[in-house]
Amino acid sequence: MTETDRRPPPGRVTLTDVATLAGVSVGTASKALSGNGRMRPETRDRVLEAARRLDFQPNEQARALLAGRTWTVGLVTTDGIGRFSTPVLLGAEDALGAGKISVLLCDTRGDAIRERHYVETLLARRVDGIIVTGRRTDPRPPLAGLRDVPTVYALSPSEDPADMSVASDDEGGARLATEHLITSGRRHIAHVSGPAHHAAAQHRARLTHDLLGQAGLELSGGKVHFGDWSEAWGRRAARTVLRAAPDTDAFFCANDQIARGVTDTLREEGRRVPDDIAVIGYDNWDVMALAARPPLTTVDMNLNEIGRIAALRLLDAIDGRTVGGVRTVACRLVVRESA
Amino acid sequence: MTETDRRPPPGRVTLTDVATLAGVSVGTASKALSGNGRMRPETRDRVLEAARRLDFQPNEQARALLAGRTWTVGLVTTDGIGRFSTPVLLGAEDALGAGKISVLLCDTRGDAIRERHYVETLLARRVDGIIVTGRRTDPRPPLAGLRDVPTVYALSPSEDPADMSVASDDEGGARLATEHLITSGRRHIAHVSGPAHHAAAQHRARLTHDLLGQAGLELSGGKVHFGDWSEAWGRRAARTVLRAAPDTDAFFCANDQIARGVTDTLREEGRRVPDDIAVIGYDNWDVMALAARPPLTTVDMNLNEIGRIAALRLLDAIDGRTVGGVRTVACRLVVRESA
DNA sequence: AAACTTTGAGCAATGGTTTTCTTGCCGGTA
DNA sequence: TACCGGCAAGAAAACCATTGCTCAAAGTTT
Repeated sequence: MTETDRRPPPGRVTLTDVATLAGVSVGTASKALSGNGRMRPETRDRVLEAARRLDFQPNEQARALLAGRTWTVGLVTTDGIGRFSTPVLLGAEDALGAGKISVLLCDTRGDAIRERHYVETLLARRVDGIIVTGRRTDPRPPLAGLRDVPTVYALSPSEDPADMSVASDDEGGARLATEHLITSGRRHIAHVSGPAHHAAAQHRARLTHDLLGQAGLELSGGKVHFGDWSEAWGRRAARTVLRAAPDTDAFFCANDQIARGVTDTLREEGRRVPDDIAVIGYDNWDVMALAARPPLTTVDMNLNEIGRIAALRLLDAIDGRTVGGVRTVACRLVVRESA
Repeated sequence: MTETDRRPPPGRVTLTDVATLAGVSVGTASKALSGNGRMRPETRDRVLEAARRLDFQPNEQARALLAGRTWTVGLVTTDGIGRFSTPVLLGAEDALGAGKISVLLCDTRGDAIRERHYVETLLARRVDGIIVTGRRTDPRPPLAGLRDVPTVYALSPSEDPADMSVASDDEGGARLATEHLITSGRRHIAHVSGPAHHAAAQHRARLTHDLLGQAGLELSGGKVHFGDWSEAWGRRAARTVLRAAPDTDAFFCANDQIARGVTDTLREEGRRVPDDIAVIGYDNWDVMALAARPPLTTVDMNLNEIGRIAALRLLDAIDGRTVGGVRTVACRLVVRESA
């Protein structure tokens, strides 16, 4: 029997193995490793050496069972882990990882049945908390079936105002863009947006309209151009606006894809950006904003920050400091060449 | 004392609570719920009713501790959960979710220290297995420090051929594109690619070159145009090729961004796509491929399938059926309007 | 030298579930 | 009536780490 033979064949090394090798009881071994109990330095060293030799790692399962905490949070996303939820997710993971908390990923693909199923799984696994995130900024119904598990909604706030939510300051973002255009001397500003029933489109449109009004200006073309979030719509809208209001000198687009479509059309129509017409996008989606000609000035929602703050609020809630309500995160204008 | 008072205030309902309410022992309650033991139907019903009343859910932690399995796998990604790893991840999650397995997400951001840290975390949590995925298709060094945890490398194969890897059939993808162009009558085919040191660029270039040779053709412009993966490079390369070889009638681009840059330039130069010049991309990245004018014919790597197969191999390995080596997943040509 | 303090280390309970082993009871057969 | 088979249900061990408590020995004080 060599020493390695005492290692259990399939399973991992357990504290009992360490204690046996060091010639002490499990209790003593535990205290030696955690540094909690008092003991002769010599004993401690023997345990530490044994743990090192066996490459011991405490079983989180057992620890969690005892502590009643799993140091795990569930991250429920509804949009297939897309462009919006990914940065939120990473921001959250960053903040949580610092506190030794792991993230259990659940993608519901927008399906209520799956969502329900995932919530039950997370509950069965006794997660310490849940973060819910989605593609749209429209409020969403609160997660059904969770009992007293702390939950934070990121990006898509909960419809229940008592829940904790972290949202983007849509109106602030629109303000950044519009004021940038006004202060740089633009006077005939068009606004091209996505579907009129999206909250994001509504907020940005309302604020743009209001700010122009306060500056004594009107929307170029006389109205907000609602459509969809695509480049193709941006191209179509740009042509429409140029025909209806040829003196337009700026476009504020409610996302970068629309903005890119607009710049493409402007270039094809022989208008120089930004000399003749300025263009501002929204989202700061690098593949769009940087590949556009010229690179887009655009509003960044600080999605990472939204995720980070959601995680911090969740950590607070887990520690019992629950403060309900929506908290908004400010946007940031990234100035490039298009405006 | 009403009945609800016996429910522990902060914690969840436990099997003991159910057993007490039903007037049986925990052991019996467990058997009733799992359907394993034999008992009077009346007793079973009483337990089931109690569980229903208390909304009991077994604690996965405790179950895992006993079974020595956690029904959890770690998903280690190196590229910030980007465009490539996301579909792989979803494919894997889909296959795993069917088997009641949850996914623990670890994003290393390409940092070796973080990677090491995550591996230790996953080991401490006793995950049943690990899937490693990354952005590049180049082989990567195997994960350090894991003992006997089954591991599958998806998209980025391991440098160790004994490890289990699932990779994309890069050469097959290039073959699909090139043969499509040749059979549709193109004779002067240019190949615009990414950095020459990327495995993906090399594989695609070599196969394109070889196939053209077999058909008695040569690369238009006489060589492969290596650059980077950007639209800007696609635009530049297209101009270079048109100048050097004006009779070029097709472009095979090693990703969709390059292809989009190429089509943009071709349109600006007055060449019609696909009438005058055909363009094929790679990746089938919808926001690029669909927004291009015309929409791109492109090679789809079936990333979902890669994730799915990686998950299935991992499940096999967890059950002891480990088969090392690289398995490649075939690509698929998505024909749209550009070729 | 006796009583007391300090210290080192083990014991056992804890957490929630599963599973094996055991006990007790009933009916049936010799 | 005695014995055995079968079945229902309980008791207890197992999983693994943590921690308060206990006990014993060494060391200190009067």
